[in-house]
Amino acid sequence: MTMQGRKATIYDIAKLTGASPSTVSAALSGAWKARRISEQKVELIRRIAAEQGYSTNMQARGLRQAKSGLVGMIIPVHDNRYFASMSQSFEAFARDRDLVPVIASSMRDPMEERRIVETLISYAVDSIFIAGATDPGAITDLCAAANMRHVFVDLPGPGAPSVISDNYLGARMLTQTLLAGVQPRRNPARDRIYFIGGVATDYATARRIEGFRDVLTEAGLPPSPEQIIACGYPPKRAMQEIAALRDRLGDLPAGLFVNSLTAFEGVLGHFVHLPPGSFDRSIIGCYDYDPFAAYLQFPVHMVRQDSHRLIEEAYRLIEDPAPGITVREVEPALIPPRTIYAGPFGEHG
Amino acid sequence: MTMQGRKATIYDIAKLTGASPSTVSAALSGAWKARRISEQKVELIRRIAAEQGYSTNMQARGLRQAKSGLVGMIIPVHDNRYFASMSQSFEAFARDRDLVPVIASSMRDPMEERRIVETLISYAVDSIFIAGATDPGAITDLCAAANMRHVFVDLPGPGAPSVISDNYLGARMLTQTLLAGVQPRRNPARDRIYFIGGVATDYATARRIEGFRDVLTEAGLPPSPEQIIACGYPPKRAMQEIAALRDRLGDLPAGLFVNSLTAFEGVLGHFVHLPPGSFDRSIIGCYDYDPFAAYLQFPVHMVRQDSHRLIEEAYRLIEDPAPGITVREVEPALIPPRTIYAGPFGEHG
DNA sequence: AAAGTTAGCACCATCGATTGCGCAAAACCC
DNA sequence: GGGTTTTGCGCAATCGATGGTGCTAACTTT
Repeated sequence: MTMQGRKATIYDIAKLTGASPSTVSAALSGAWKARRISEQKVELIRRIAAEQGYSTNMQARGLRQAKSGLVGMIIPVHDNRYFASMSQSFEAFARDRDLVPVIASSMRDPMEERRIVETLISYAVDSIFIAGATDPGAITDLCAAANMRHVFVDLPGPGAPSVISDNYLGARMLTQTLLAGVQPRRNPARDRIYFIGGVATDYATARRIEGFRDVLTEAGLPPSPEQIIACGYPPKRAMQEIAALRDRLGDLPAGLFVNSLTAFEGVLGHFVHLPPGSFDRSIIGCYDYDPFAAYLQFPVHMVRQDSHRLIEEAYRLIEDPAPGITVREVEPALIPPRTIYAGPFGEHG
Repeated sequence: MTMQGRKATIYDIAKLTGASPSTVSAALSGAWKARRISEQKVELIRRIAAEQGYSTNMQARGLRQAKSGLVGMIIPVHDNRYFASMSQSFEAFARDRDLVPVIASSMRDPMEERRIVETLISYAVDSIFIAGATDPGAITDLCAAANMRHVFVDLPGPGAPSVISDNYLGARMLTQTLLAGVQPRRNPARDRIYFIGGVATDYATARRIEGFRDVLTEAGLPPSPEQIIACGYPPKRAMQEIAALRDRLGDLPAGLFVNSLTAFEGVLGHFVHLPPGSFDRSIIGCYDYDPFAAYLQFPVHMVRQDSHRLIEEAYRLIEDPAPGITVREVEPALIPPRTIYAGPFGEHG
């Protein structure tokens, strides 16, 4: 690696090898067979290029080929087990395809989401994966105008293929488990199972509420509106709401369906102040899985969404788009309390 | 947005407005004042460009300007609270600077790490942040050859500025806390505090072991080699090792210094099989923080590394490089058991 | 009114890699 | 040996945005 100021280009290599730039390009890009470059020359060029520490300028290649070798993904936040493991899978599949992943977080802000889509389009990414879209319509419009392939994950969009978790099924499973475990206490209000967290207008939350409601209704215990507290994702709100609920009931409810890990953090923030044993007569479930949450003071039933499969299916849909607009559902799994699950990467879940 | 097949370019806008491409470029890139383009024309161009859904082709701009507007970061894994929150901060700071973050995970594989650095160089990223480098020397070599600014985070590198957590201090604090909390049981072996997890040759682990060792030595209890079990990061190994340890001792040790969240997952995986109450006479600490881990069956003392400050300092070092090679240390904080910490983004920790 | 300024913009080369086309030399064919 | 095919490679245009240079018309100055 002779190091001058600037990076070597195919023109430098051309001079050094006595070949033309186009020959160098072909030799190094792999197109040399089609261009009938002799293997000898290719060897020479490769050797010199390696010596010079040459590497393709992807901006130039991208400009010429009108694509970049990048794949974009938007997630609400990095700092969340569910989305983080989605990132991990997204990257693994990208690597398999020799693509470079660009992952940005929208903080669940529709404006930010649109800005990111525009940015990704500017960079001519191959395709865009949008997880937890807050404004799928706007995204599809932007992408359509730029002729950009995209797929929605976790929350469906009307104008593009989507891969989502079977939230209805997951909610049913979790609710059934809770229902089977409640300990009746003769107090009708306290005997109820409460649903907390999420945004009622979000597709995922709506489906989960449906599942929750249906199971309870089928059991002859149709939930009152008061039982469904969709107070958003931030822990803080959930903490306040659970405190308020406990105030109202005079105790914890018999069952609690927590709709996200972040809401669960908030619930825990409240539980911290309760004496031990406070939870013995309540059964807790959480939609989404965290290995540590699985081993708290009290048993927690969790639903693990298969983010790996979600991403896998999303790549499938992007790569050979079915006619029409597909929505594919992936089944989540119920994880019993005190279970450590090892994910697809061995190290994490 | 009139949608044809292809995206609009400055040439299209030029035709539509009767201006020249260079005028369009100047108008849209903000350089129009310096180029004395009339405000009128700029308005017109802006309007038409918006109508056409124009957006700058960043590959072309990048090629011309020899930079891309991207910043790269390498982390070991996404799916880890510590690194995920680093990603979140990295992205936030990038956004402040109008840069697009590209975050890739190396899976702690030196080869992969180098491949990623080469890729990022190919894309002409502005600078590269490397967290948890496994082969910092090779990275610095690659970057030097390409004249690429880079900074090491979390683990220092010899050839570039580094920002690291004060692992020695953190380990001292945690060890002291554990030491203060051990309940002597008259069995010398069981009364010891054990260190588990991490790789002894890793810089961070080495420093923590130093801190651990020093505190114990100062207390007149110098640790035997057997007390330090640096069995790597994957949960599985930690699970086996803790099981073996318990076999050897006939019980859990009086204190346990767990060196990472992933190792802690493994430890938990073993604890799952123990009867409740097994932990009452042990005191547990973990280097790294997780809100759920903070609220387990038993109290856990945790060390929270300030990933936000780490990244902030790293940007500082990249942006005005001090003469010579700087290593900056950021203090971690001790988080008492049962504490929910709200991070810089409100939603997570 | 001639000379000098300035405003407002267009022209064109350039960044590095790719690719359609063409051309000379070598190899092959009858 | 003349014609045909194949081999091996170079030439030059191209992708879209940028920026140095220059040119014209309007305006100012003396």
